[in-house]
This record gives sequence, C-alpha cells and structure tokens, in this order.
Amino acid sequence: MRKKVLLGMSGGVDSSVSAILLKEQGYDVTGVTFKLWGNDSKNETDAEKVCNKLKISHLTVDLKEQFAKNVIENFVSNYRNLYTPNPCIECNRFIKFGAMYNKAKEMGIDFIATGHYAKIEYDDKYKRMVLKKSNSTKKDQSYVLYNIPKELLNHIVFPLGIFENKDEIRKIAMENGLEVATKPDSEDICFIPNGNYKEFLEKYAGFKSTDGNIVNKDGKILGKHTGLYKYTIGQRKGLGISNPVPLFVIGFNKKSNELIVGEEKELYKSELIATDVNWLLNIEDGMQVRAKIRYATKEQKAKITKIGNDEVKVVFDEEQRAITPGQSVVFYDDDVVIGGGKIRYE
RNA sequence: UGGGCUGUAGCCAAGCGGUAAGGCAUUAGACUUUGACUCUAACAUGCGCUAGUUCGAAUCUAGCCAGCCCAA
Repeated sequence: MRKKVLLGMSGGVDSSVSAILLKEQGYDVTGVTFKLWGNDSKNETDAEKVCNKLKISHLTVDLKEQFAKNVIENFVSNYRNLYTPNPCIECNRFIKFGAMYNKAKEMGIDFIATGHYAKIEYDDKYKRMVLKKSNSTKKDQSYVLYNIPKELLNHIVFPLGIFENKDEIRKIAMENGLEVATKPDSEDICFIPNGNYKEFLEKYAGFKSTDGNIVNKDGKILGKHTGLYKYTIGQRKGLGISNPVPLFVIGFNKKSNELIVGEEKELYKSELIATDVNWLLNIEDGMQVRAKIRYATKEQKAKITKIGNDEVKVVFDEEQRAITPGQSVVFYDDDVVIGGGKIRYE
C-alpha cells in the first residue's frame, strides 16, 4: 500500500513543487490549504489548480479560529509586553505541525509535508529522526521549525530539503507547466500583507500612541517617541534624533514609557536567557553548540546551560549584536537542530 | 538704545582661505516567509543678504537683515 501524505499547500511555488516531488516518490498525496486570515481565495484557487493538474485531491480547511488564538493573539500580547515576536514560529508549531497533523490523523494519513527548506533524516549519532538544515544554505528554514513537537519528527516529509537553490524548484514548476512557477516569494507577515505591523496593532488590537521620552543610558532626554511598541532592540530608523553617530534602540523602560538609545557598540552582549525551550534532541548540559539568534544571521558558537525546567542560559564565545527578547534562539549541532527557545528579558 | 553671541539642506551639525563631513528624515532599489539590521543609489553650483580683499571666500573685511542673551 502506498504511503499517504497530507501536504500543506499555500498556493506558492514551493508547496506546489513539493506535490510533484512527493507524487514522483510514490506517495498518495492529498493537498490541503488552510484559511487562516481574511480572504485569500487567490491562493486557495492556485493550490486547487495545481492539484487538479497533478490529479491529486485537494481540500480547504478553515483554521481561522485557531490561527487567531494561537498566532495572532500571541503576536499581540508579545508586543504588549515589549517583546518582538516571530509569528511564523508559532504558526509552524500550532497550525502547520499542530492542526495539520491532527487533520491528517483524522483522515487516516500518517505523514504530513510542507514546502519548507529543511530536512528530516535518520541520524546515526542521535539514533533517531532529526531536523536538519536544508542543502540550500541560503533558503534554509530549519530555524523557524525548531518549535515543532518532537513526536512529529517521525511523521514529517520535507521534499525540498535536498535542493541547493530555489532556481531548481522554479525550473521543476516550469517543466510541469505550473502557472505558479513565476509567483514571487512571499515576504512579510502573512496576516499583515502591507508589512505595517504598527498599523495592525493599532487597528486590530487597539494599541494607542503614547508619547514618551527617548533617553540615553544616563537618562538624558534626546527626543520623543509616540509608542514603545513601534520599536525593537537594534532599531535605527524612526528615532528622529540628531547625533554625530547613528543611534540604536538598546532598551525600554516600560514604567516611565521611555525608549533607551545608544551607540552601536552598546548593542553587543554575550549572554541571553531563553525560555519555553523545545528540545528536539536530548543533549548533555553545558554542551557547546552553534546558536542562531534570529532568522537572518549565522549561527555562532555558544555554550548552553539548563536553568530550571524549560529555560537555558546561552553564553556566546563572541558578543552578539542586538539580542532581542521575543525572538527565538535555535541550537545546532553541525546541521542538526537540537532545539530552541524564546529569548526573554533578564 | 548700548554690549555680546549666532545664522551651512526639511531637522541637527562639521568645516575656520584651497573648491560643502556626518547623523536624522525622505526617495528608489537590493536583501528577507517575523520585527529589525545591513547594502547600493539619489538628496546644498551653494553656506542669511549685499559689496569688498584674494589666483581662490562658508571661512577674512564692511554694511544690512533675522534670532538669542546681558545691560538699561
């Protein structure tokens, strides 16, 4: 009997080509597209067209409620507490590798797949299935996947992980005559298509501008801001302060509603504490790892020490720029994802 | 009214006789399945105005204008 797989399809190139690849690999593929936010019928139609073309079945599932609760609400409350969240990580945990897996089980399907650039492989060292970086170092998305439930590692397929660059994916789409072959890559937060998260917080969650001072470390007033939620650690733009050298946000004082700024060198720190840690592997305490503090930076050498149930202290060999509470830190052993957590305030 | 200080781009600001730094803001791109950061390019034929000195003036001189401060 052929293995069944439920493939999450966004209507984009990556998931569409994943369908082709899974089919070629002999899977019995079912495509699923989720309604998450607003009206996105274009993408639903695109996914459906691809499935029709490939002669695989397709269904649409409404997960708006779960998405609002698990992703958007979380996003908003993070900003309320002056954290800078990465909603894609929650979405992967609760929607793509939460609700979607439940749906698969419900349908009697044992595997789920997505068009993420990452790999799931058996690893000799850890003697189990592990999450690994994709062969494309440029597109690798293992970082945003660290928070998926560990048990799912035996039930996930990432068909794109072995490709070295996206051109190959587009080429396959082209060769198979898919209309979506030239569709641009998605950017921005999916529920904030124009990228203006401040406006979203104001309109959807009722955030209000509240004027406060911009100060330096010594408390000297340098300017005015109109709401702390509009800033994040390391931010340079939007300060409106005249200074011989560029100034960056280095912290917040929630009580006094002050934004603290400083010079670039004040952004560097060598330690952080991560909370809500998700372990994909069991490791010994005090292990030397490579840790990545945001999606778009390289991982750096660090030592991790457990403190309490789901927290770790991370000490980097070299100071890191703009370690930002709310962002995730992900630990790697070579190209294997060990786990990760949310950076918190100390 | 006398004395002092200051006038450089939308904003802050360096320059102090050799052909207009830098930062903020803005604009156009690149990068990016988060927020940021970063990168590239554009942005004062002109330094309050008018004369003068000089091969050459934002820089020196004079007058004028504007603003600030002190004194009456």
